[in-house]
Amino acid sequence: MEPEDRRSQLLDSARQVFAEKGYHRASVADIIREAGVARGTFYNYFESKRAVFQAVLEGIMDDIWSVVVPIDVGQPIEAQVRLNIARIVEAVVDPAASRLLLTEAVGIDAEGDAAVRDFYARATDRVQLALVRGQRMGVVADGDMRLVARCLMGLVKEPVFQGRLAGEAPTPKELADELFRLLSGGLLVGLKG
Amino acid sequence: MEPEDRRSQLLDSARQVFAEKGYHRASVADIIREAGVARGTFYNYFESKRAVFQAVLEGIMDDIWSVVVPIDVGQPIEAQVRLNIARIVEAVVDPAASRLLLTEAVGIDAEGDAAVRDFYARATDRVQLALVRGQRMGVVADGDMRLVARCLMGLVKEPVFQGRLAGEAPTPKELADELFRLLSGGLLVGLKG
Amino acid sequence: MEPEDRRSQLLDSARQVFAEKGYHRASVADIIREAGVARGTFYNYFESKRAVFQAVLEGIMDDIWSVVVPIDVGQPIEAQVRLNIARIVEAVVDPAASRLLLTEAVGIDAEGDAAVRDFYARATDRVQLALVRGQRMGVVADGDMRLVARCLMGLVKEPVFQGRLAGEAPTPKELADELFRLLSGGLLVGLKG
Amino acid sequence: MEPEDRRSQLLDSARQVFAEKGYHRASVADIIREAGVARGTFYNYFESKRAVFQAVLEGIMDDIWSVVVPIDVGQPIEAQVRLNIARIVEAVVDPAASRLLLTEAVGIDAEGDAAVRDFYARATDRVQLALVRGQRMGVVADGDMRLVARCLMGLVKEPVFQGRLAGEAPTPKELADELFRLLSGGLLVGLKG
DNA sequence: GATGAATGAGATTTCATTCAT
DNA sequence: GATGAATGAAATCTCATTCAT
Repeated sequence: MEPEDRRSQLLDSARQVFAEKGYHRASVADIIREAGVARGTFYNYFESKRAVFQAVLEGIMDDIWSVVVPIDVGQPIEAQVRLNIARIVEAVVDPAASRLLLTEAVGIDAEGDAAVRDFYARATDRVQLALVRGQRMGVVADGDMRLVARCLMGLVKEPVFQGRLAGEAPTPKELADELFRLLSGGLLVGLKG
Repeated sequence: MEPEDRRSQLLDSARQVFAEKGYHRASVADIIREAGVARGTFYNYFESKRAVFQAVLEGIMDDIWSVVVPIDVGQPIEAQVRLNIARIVEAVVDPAASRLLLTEAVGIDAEGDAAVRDFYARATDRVQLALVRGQRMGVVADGDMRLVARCLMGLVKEPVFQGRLAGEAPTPKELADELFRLLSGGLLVGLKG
Repeated sequence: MEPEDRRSQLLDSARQVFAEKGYHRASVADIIREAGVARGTFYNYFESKRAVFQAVLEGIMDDIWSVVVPIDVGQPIEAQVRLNIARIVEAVVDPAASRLLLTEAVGIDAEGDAAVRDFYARATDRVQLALVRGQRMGVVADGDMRLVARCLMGLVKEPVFQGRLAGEAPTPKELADELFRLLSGGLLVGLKG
Repeated sequence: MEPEDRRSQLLDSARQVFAEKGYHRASVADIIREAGVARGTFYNYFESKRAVFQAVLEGIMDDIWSVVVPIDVGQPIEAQVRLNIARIVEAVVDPAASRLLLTEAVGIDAEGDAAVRDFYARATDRVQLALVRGQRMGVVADGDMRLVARCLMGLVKEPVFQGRLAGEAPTPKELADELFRLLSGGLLVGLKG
């Protein structure tokens, strides 16, 4: 098997295992069992359990961002915003892997925390950038956009997280509608104009 | 030392250690070193590491709720809402301990997860109740109040959590103001009346 | 309470606890809970867990021997032998305490083993003495009486022990009758034919 | 080293250590020191200390039964019975391991007790079966064969056990001869006279 | 004499990582 | 590149015993 394929295969297995059990309860044994390879093979492709987790984390981030479509000012804005919200929610809710990871990542070790820090720093940057762009379009209200960016992430994360815990995850549509309602009243202005 | 005092002392030490390191990186050795007692003493007061964590969790929940003051309809409402937001933020932001725990608790074991589930179920109930009460007062807009309750918790948790990660925690006032602004535009209506 | 009474009380509690759980699964905590005294009090009366176990062991031995009635040559012998067998069986079968102890005592520690060794040495001496006396009366056959003494003890111990394990303890009468039959007639017949 | 070999080696080491110290005084540390492997290696082959003990127990049972030769009715019976007694005694007396274990096994934990119960249940069944067969051959006297089976086991176990304790273990031949004498003629004589 | 909080050595078990084949 | 047996540091938990009050 090509090295790249092997790596992908391990990454997929790891993603699935981490999604099922979370970082701490997942073991390297779980991952290699899932992938059907020997222990040593795992360490040929990843330096450590933490390293593969970090790689999984990056994959998730890519997946989430890949669904976002830049706003086109030539088109009706509300529909585009609704669409992006719905797609982000869908990506985050995706049972495949992207779930507990968002809350599981802290407390691994110094470098692990750094990875998480990095993950959130980049995410915040991107959201903040989108908000500022929105302000220039006159679609986003005033405020500390860095703080607002973090609030927005919580707004999405928490209902998904708690829904999972309680076994009553919201459907992407429900959540997206609710979020839009919340946001359009207070954060988003002038959409009609 | 009186048993009750010793228990409190151990609880405090545990809270501090968990706050610093999170559940998994904290060891019982850390806790007893912090408390200055022998290993066995710890197990005279708590059945296990998980048990003390659960006790810490409950203490935090009590702390958070104890700061909330019920809305008095005879008084100006906006000020009271602002005050409650500020106090909750302050409690959650409290450097003493109440912080990472909110994101650290998942993935310990089945019973640990149950404790977290319970924690959030009760919290959601209380927030939802407050929202419904607010609707009756004409202060809270329409929507799925269970979902909204969870959104609200995320709105508070996430900026605090990411602020901690990034080493730039928002001041309670900053965050409370921002939250109020977000909420008063979209969620809270008719405050002027 | 008089020191002697306290000691007796602790001894009784210990005997009961050891009987229920065996030496290793019984804890000092169990004994003092049963006796309703404080930990320190226990150590005022016994040097250690092993010491109290040793004392219990001696009590059991006394109980067992106290039921044996010396053979009176002026009376019919068979009846007396039957009676002694029955009484010993009864004492050993006694649910009060004398049970598992016989098999539980080994492997505690060097001194504990010495106590058990002593226990059995004395028991063997007494049985052997009785056998030799029996030979003088012409009632006991030839053989290595030390070895025979041990065989006899096994003959009584094992059915009781295994009966307990299997939850189908023989009644004293059943066992005594069977033993008498075995001893008086032998098990193997007609081999010469 | 091949897994099977390693497992055997660990089993041997465990058997020796348990034989020397008994279950409770033996530690996993003792076993791995004896085997010359690392702690983790032990747990690659056995789930727990109790699991390895159970495996040792089963090995002993196999060893003991493997020496018994079925009686051939075409041959002189006495010699065959003598031989079987001698071989069983030899197996039980075997300094390698098969010794204390028989009395050490009770009181470990619920599952351990179950294992011992099972061990004795099977042993009793086999002895009982042999006795009944002997009755059909006209070689074994009347009686409750289940009870007798247990008595027989005690007859062998106890002299070996006490001999070990006292440091004067009987030779297999001595014991076998004495047992044969007891079984073939009985101990008590001339009572009727 | 009685109390019971405190002790700490020692036991079992886990699992990420290594490295000879 | 793949394998998987071996490693051992580190963690949790137990419980007989002590000793100040």
